Amino acid sequence: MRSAEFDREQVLRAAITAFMTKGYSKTSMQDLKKVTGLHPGSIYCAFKNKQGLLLAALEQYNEDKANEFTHYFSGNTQVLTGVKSYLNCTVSACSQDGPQKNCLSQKALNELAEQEPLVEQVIAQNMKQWQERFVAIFEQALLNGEINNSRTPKQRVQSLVMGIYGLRTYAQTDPQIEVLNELANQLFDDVTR
Amino acid sequence: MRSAEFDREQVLRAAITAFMTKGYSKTSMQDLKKVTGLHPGSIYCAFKNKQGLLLAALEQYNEDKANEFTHYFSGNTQVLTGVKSYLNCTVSACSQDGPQKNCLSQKALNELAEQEPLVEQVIAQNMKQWQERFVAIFEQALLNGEINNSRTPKQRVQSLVMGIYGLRTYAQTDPQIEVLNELANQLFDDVTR
DNA sequence: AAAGTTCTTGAATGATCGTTCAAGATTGTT
DNA sequence: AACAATCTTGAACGATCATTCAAGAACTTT
Repeated sequence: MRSAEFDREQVLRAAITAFMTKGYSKTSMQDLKKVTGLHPGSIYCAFKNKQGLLLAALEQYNEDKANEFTHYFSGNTQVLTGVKSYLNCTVSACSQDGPQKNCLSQKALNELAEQEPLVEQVIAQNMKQWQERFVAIFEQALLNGEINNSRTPKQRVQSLVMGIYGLRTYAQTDPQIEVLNELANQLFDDVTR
Repeated sequence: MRSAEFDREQVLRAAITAFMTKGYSKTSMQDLKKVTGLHPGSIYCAFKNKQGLLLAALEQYNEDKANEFTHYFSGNTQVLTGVKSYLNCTVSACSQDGPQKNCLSQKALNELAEQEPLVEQVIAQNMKQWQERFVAIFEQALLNGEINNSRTPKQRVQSLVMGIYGLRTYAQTDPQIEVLNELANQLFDDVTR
C-alpha cells in the first residue's frame, strides 16, 4: 500500500475558497488544479469528479462551521451573549472584502438549487443541522430564563437563520458596516424579545 | 428601414425565465436560442452578447417588478395592508415550484457578485430602487399613523428587505408554506411594531 | 535489490461553450 | 420592377470545458 501524498483537508479548504469566490460553474478544473496543487487525475481519483469535490468541500465546510459554532457557545457565560457575538462575527465577515464574506452553503444553494438535486439535498441537510444547533442553544436560553416562551425556540431560530441569510444577501449590495450592525442588532432584539 | 421582427419584451421575458431557472452560467446560448426563438446572430445583434442580454433582462425584470409594486399600493386602503399582501404574495411564490419561486436580481447577484462588476452594479441599483419604493410607502404609513416613529421608515425597510431576501433563501431549503407564512407574519410584526 | 502495487502525471479527447460572419431573405425606396 | 438597406439565418470558429488513461514515479513488500 501507498498512501496519498496530499493533505485532504488542505485541498478541500482550497476548493472551498475557490468555490466561494468564483462560484461552482465558473470554477474550472484548471482553477482547481492551480489552487489545490492536484493534477486532474488525482482529483478524479480522490473525488470522482468536480461535483464530488464540491460535495466533499461542502462536508468539510459544514464540519468547520460546526466547530466554529461550538467555539462560540462553549463558555459558560450567558447564552444570548454568544448569539450576539456570533452575529457580530457574521457582520464583520460580510462587510469585509474577499471570499470569507460569503457562505459556501448559501452561495452553492442559490446557484444549484433545482439543478443538482444531490447537492441541494446535502446543503439543505447542512443548513438543517446548523439550525438545530441554534435551537439547542435557544432551548438552553429558555431554561436559563434569558428568553420567555412567547415564541418557541424553534420559531425564534427560524426567524434568526432567515435573518442571517438575508443579512448576507443585503451585504452584497450595501456592505456598510454601520447599516449591517444596525440590522443585526435589530434582528437580535426581534428574535430575543 | 426595416424593423426587427421579434417582440423585445417577449424575448426578454423568455430570457428572464431561463436565467431564473438555470442561472446565468448554466444557461447556454443554445438554451437562449430555444426559449427566445432567436438565432445567435440576432441575439448578438440586438444585445451585443450574452451579458448584454442578461443586463437587458434585468432591466425588464426591474420594470415589471416596479409595475407589480405600484399595483399593490395603488388602492387607497391602509398602507400596511398592502405590505401584508405583498408579503403573502412573496410567500406563495416562494412555496411553489417552478421558476417564479426565485428573484432574478437575487439569484444573479449571488452568482455574479465580485465576478461581473457591471452586472453587480446594475443589480445593486435595482435593489436600491426597490428599497426606495418601500421607504416611500412606509413614510406614508408614518403620516397615516399606521406606524410610530420608534424607528425611521428607512430602518424599518432595511429590516424588511433583508427579511425578504432571507425568506427566499430559507424557502429553498424548506418550502413548507405554513412555516414561510409564520416567518412572514413575524417579519411583518417586527417591522411594523 | 528486485518485484509488485499504488499513486501521480499531463497530454489527449470529445463535447460544449460564446461568438462571428457571409450568404440568403425580407422590407422599403426609387 | 429594380435597387438599396437591413434583418435573419445557421454553419463554422477557436477557446475552454470536464474527463480519461496510459506511462512514469514512488513506495511497500519480499
